[in-house]
Amino acid sequence: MKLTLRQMEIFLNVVASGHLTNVAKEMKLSQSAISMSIKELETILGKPVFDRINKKLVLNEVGRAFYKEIDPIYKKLSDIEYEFKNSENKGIIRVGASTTIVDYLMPTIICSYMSSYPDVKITLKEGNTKEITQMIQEGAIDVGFVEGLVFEPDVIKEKIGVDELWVVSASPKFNKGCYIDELAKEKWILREEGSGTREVFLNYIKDKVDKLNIFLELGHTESIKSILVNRECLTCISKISVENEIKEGKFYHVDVKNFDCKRDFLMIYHKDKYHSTLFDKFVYFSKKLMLQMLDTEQYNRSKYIK
Amino acid sequence: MKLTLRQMEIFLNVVASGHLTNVAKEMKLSQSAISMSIKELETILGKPVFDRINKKLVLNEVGRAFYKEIDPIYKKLSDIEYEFKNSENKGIIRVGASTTIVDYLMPTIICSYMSSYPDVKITLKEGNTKEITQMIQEGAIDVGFVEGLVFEPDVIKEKIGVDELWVVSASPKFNKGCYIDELAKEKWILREEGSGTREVFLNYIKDKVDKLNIFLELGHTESIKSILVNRECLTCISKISVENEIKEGKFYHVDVKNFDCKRDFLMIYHKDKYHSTLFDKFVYFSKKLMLQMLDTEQYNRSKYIK
DNA sequence: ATTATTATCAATAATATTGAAGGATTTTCA
DNA sequence: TGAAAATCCTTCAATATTATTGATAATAAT
Repeated sequence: MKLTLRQMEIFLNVVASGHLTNVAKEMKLSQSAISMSIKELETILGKPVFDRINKKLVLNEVGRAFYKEIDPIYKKLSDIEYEFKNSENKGIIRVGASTTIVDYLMPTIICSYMSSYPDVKITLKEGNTKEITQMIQEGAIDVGFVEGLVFEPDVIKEKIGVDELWVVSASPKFNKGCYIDELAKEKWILREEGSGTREVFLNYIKDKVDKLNIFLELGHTESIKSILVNRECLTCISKISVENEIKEGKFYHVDVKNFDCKRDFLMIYHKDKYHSTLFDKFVYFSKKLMLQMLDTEQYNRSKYIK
Repeated sequence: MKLTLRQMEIFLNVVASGHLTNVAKEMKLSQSAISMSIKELETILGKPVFDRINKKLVLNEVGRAFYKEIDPIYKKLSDIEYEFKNSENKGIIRVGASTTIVDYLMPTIICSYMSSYPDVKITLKEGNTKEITQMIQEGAIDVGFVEGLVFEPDVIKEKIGVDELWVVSASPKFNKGCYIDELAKEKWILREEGSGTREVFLNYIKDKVDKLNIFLELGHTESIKSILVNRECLTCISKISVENEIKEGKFYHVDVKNFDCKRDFLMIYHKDKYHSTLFDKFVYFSKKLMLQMLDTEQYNRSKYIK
């Protein structure tokens, strides 16, 4: 036999009022229902919690300790139930994103979102497009942000922006118009094999460039940026990862003619995903912010308007 | 509609195992019972807590937060229930005692008891015999210790020892055999009017002494003792309140011939009191300890035996 | 005596659970 | 590969269990 919440509720009310009859009225139940519920509770515990002194039920030493334990817990449970029934903004959203997005977009989104919805917690996982997609399929994350293409049928994808790859350098030497094939024999630093950024770039130039002089391959964008500083090298990376440095004059966006290398940023989620208000709000919020951040021009303009 | 513990139990099991079928087996229920229970929980909360991804039920962002809140509380409730079902020694005993007992006997009893039963809490209330008896009648305390007489029919009384009143002084001047009437004109300090100790003493000597020279009345035994020190005064108080000081030689027990002033110490409780194991243990324990403390001779002997 | 209160019991209402049927998806194996 | 089997959840009506009622008795207070 196990205690029920109902029994606890009735018990607490009886403690509060001291009379079964009052409680019965308050709870719109018959007096015998209350009496039997209390008796059942005592049977389950194996001992009385009330002394029947005169017509009153007075907590005894056991009941008193029981009350002290149960009362705060019952209240807390009620609060939780109320919160979840009434609050739209309570939950834990698990987000997954691929490398570039994790590093350069997610921090802004998460900080901004959490300040608007303090009751929502977010956990962030990193992975490449394939891994993130699989997490969606397995239900390991609620929503994913990836660069690259997704074809799985049970995964819904929404284009949330365009990722632009820029040729970047720290040296002013390249800071004049030119064509991509003229740069082929310069020293290039690229991401490692398997990286989406690398693949897209190489695929894009394969018709125009015979052989690219790749002199260094690194696993992280930040590593590339560190090496790039003060050296006469070139790289091709996502514009969002170097925007700040270019603004500061640390790097140059090399003006390569006829170079327009783009790919989509996607938001993905499972087709069977239940769209809670919470989920929808997060999706709406992050899509909006993504678009702002990815369209720099529009983003800067909106700053002035504000 | 309200959530039930059962629904939470099933919910937690489903979260743990991920499959309704497993949970149904574990809980020895049909699988449809589990399904409907979860559905009911979701209806009550107003939103799903699981995403039905493939055949699995995967917690969604709402369910995850709900789980995080409910899980520890459910465990705690289970622990409490178990504790109260199985532990004999869990409770809060409310004890009332009259002045002398509160000051000189209860501290020892409570400390000693609590070291034997760490899960039991004790609250102590002070009052005169009449007040303590009334508290018993109203169920405001579980057990009382009083000096004096109790006649109420719904209060059970057990004699637990004899209170002896001693004539005490700090001056060696009185440290020789004498009769009470010879001391009547000395300076007496007594407790205030209404005090049991005072009434018993005055009633006891009323036939032997014409007029007692009461030069000071004080509300507390400890105040009397403070005044007594280094002064040529007398008082008549409970032996247990001055035993230590007499042992230390600070006060003398004046050897008054034919002076044998006693009254009973009583333990009282309500006739309808449910005797939980806890209650019985406390009663047994404190009776034993009281007897030891009140029979000084036996008490000291027992010290040596140990 | 009358009122107020709790306890108890059988009857009944409400709720939880079952068992069978169905749908959707994955696994098995020819 | 593709059809059959297995797995797993959902739904629904039937049933078992549990909670609640209404009437009645018992007890103490006014």
